[in-house]
Amino acid sequence: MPLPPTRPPTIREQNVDRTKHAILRAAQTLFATRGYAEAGVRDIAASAGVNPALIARYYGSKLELFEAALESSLDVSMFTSVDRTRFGEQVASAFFETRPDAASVIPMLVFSAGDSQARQVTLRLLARKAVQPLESWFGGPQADERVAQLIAVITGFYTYRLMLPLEPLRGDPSETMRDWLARTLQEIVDR
Amino acid sequence: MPLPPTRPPTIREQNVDRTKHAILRAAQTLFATRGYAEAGVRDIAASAGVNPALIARYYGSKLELFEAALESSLDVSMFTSVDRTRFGEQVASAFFETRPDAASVIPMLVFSAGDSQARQVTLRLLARKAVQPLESWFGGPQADERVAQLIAVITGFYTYRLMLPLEPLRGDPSETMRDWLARTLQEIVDR
DNA sequence: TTCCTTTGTAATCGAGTGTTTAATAAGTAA
DNA sequence: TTACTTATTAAACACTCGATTACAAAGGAA
Repeated sequence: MPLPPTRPPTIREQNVDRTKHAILRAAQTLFATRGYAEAGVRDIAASAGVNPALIARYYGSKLELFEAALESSLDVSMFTSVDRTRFGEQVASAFFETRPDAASVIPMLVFSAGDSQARQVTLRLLARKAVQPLESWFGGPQADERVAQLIAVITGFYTYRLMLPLEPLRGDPSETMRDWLARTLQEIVDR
Repeated sequence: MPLPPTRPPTIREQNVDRTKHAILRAAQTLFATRGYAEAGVRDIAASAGVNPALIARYYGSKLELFEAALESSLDVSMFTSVDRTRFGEQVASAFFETRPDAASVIPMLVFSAGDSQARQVTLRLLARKAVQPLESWFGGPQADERVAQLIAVITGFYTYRLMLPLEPLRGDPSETMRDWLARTLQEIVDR
């Protein structure tokens, strides 16, 4: 005998802000560790302890959630707030002290480069909220080229660390390694 | 009245070598321009002018085709065959003269970083056929770290060019830009 | 209470994926 | 020709994914 179509009652905790925030946090983490393609809405919802349909409700689509996660993880003040004469030193230290799986922009970018939609969103956001601010902070001759060099070097080091988890860029680097990166970055700013 | 189950005759050109080669070439191009995830077996087959089922027949699986395409595109002799005293200069020139969508290893790597399976294959292959040969060619102190720096810088420049198609790393670079890259790479070798 | 809006749930849809299968054409040797 | 193997095809399978839908629970206002 079939059961009647009435569902058993379910207890529900309601809290819009908590829900939206939990989704965003989970998205930041999963997009940064797995990339856009392999971080499914079901995974993100599960990680946030939330029903998958709520992602579409509060963020419209997965792509818009990605954009929100990217924007909320993007903060160039880490670069533009340091002492200009110790720029290389401080940025190099920050790189080696950041855990590879930290929910920052660069891992999101690296792991999501293979998705054309995510790439488009990333390009637009990065150009407006990273490249332009950095260029005006850099100042001086050929600021656009120097910013490109900065982003390229840092992205490259992240890519190596994330894709080739070999020793050199994993654990504690040697003194020469740290010095080289610091000096290279400093030279870009000073040029 | 239903048609009889007999199919209309189809003309078929048979040539195993040509088929396998066409698949591999198409795979190299598509993996390098779209990445592992967005280059579907149907796309590759269509680009090769071949039936999709033949990919599984001749290469086992999409992942194994990726590995074959990666391996056949991987050639470090471009680095290890240059004059050691002009290493930076020559590699920098090669970078700026290579079209961004060329079917080389770095774009494949960059665009496929988001797929965990492709990443695993890439790591294994790159470690054996790129990192090790480069380390022995480099020689000298901390060869592993210097190779890591080389790969990181080059990968970073490619990533920037492929993800942020802005001016600085697109068209013809300025003299200072070219010089900076050449000098930076040369310093890595000489250290 | 009653009514209405908001928030959350379960189920399903439709499109896309890599892969497999059964059948047909081509090639080869007897 | 005939028989047999190889190469190729069309179709379908099994699965995942993001998105949508109809509905139930929660909360507030009257």
